[in-house]
Amino acid sequence: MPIRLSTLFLRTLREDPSDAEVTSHKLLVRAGYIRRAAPGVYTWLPLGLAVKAKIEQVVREEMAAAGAQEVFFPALLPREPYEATGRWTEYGDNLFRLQDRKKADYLLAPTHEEMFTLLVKDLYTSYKDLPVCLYQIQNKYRDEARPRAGLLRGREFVMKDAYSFDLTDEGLVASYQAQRDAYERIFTRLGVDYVIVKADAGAMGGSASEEFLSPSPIGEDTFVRSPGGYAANVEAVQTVAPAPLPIEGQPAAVVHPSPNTPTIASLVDLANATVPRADGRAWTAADTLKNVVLALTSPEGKRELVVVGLPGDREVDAKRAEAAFSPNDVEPATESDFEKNPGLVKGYIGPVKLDEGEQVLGLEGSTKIRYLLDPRVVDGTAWITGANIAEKHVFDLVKGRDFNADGIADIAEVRAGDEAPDGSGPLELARGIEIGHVFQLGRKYAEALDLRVLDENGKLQVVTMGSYGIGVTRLVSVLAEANNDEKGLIWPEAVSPADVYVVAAGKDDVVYETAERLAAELEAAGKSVILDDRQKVSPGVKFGDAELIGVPKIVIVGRGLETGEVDLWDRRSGERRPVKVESAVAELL
RNA sequence: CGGGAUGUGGCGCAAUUUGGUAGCGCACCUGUUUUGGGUACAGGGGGUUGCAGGUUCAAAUCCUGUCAUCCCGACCA
Repeated sequence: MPIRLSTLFLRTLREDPSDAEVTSHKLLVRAGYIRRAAPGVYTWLPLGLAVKAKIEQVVREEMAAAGAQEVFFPALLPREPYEATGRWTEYGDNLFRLQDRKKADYLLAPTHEEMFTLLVKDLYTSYKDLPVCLYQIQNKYRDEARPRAGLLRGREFVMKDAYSFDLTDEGLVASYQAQRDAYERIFTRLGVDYVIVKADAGAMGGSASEEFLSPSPIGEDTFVRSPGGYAANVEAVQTVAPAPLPIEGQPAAVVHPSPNTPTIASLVDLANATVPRADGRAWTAADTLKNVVLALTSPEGKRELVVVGLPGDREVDAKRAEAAFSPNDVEPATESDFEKNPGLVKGYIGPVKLDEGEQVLGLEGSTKIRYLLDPRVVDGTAWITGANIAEKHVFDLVKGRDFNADGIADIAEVRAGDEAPDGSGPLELARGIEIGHVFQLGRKYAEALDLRVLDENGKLQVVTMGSYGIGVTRLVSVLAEANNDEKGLIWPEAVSPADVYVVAAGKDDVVYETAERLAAELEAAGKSVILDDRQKVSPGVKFGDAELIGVPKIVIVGRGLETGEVDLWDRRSGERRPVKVESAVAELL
């Protein structure tokens, strides 16, 4: 049966909702696909549900093709499994927690690693049962601090999450590849533009991780890509270390007074005014070594200071720092941190006190504070940096000769024009929306929840896992965002709420009878149809709604009937062409 | 959590500066009209102005508090 607009539960709006900022959000509300129920929580109307179902269908087909089997967990879960993996507390305020009448703790699942792991543990005990890949399409709940852009970041959303279970690392790689291939097919079929970027794997304790990002200016993730095909999340970009320089022949380090140089810029100005370079070029911020003090807080609440030295023309990228020091929280050191560490001379922090031959920073230094360096600070490079004495800086301090560090911290900002790690050219920065994530989890959850199977030698082996997510409801907004014009939505055929939209434009009975017949024939031929059979509604309103709702193929049944014709209207191109009524169905198949 | 803004019929807004008892458009209902680009006319229903106090003869409007929502940032497997 066609969907009839005369009875469809739908009210289109002429004006944008005032709480919507991005196009997809405005259009999905105006065209009657979704309604806001609470911040970040949406009600699905019939048209929206149809689009969501189309996406889910594509996902199901490709999951089946990849050998994954569908299950369905509750969204309401007990506390215990999440306690076992530490996530009851680690998840923090983003977890929706509640209690039953007996005051027992429950949560609304933000993700289901624990439950899948326990389910496999519940039923399987032999290597012969592996590999196995399970998935579900389920509501997830995260109490986001700031939901935004309609469906783009909700507190309740639908996610397809799949988990693979293998005995061996090679098996995991194969399972991972199968899911990754399935994702490529899914996004291609849905008509979503995407790039696969290397992602930071640290946060969840796994190894390989890649994100599927749909490039979009409203995206919340920043990624980089090069002309040669390199693509990565900014957190995952590895800075290329230059080749070391010879230490012999470098001028000796000298301490110079540098009063009133609170910023790198003022330091550079002073250096150029008072200590001109021997080679005649001017000092720049890139010649300075900035020592940033960070405070790390471990999940157990232990606080540790660390100093990171990086070129003065670069800022610390907070996201890269969080990723690099995960699972610790990272924040700038506070006044009280400095008070507790008088060895750090604020504003003039440096790795050594040159005159006294004292190593200041580093686990071996007088402060015992871990000292890490940006990868660009290689042996033989000379720097202007703090003398660790108030109002003094040291010039020509050479790495490998005058100072060393405990390790590397690659947390400086990535800038457009930086070289790609694989040498494939200069990087450009772009924004994207994360629509999928594939992840080799490894044995973290299996170990925490004791998922082990007997191998062929009768020995217990910990299973290795992968997790694979697709944001189903987020895809609705991504598709809406990428497919619209000033008139409304324009769905790709694969996700359109119907295959054909038939408009009965006129008042004569024959118009409605013909439209009904056409709709019935299309349905008989396997096409889903939305039929605008509203009488007493003017053609202008019907055309406007047709454009707003965004089915890509529209048929207008109206005045053309005088010559036995209907108009085929392509929503995307705007082109209309008359065809004979009898050939209309064939044209639309 | 920091910064900014906003709360008035279902939706979008006005009236707030200068207190006088709430109005417009859309949507909805009835009738006539119109039917290939949001027809026209007439009639109609619907709001204790986010909430709680206070000032006043009188509060959407002034004061205090509070709650909520949106935007930017922080945060975000």
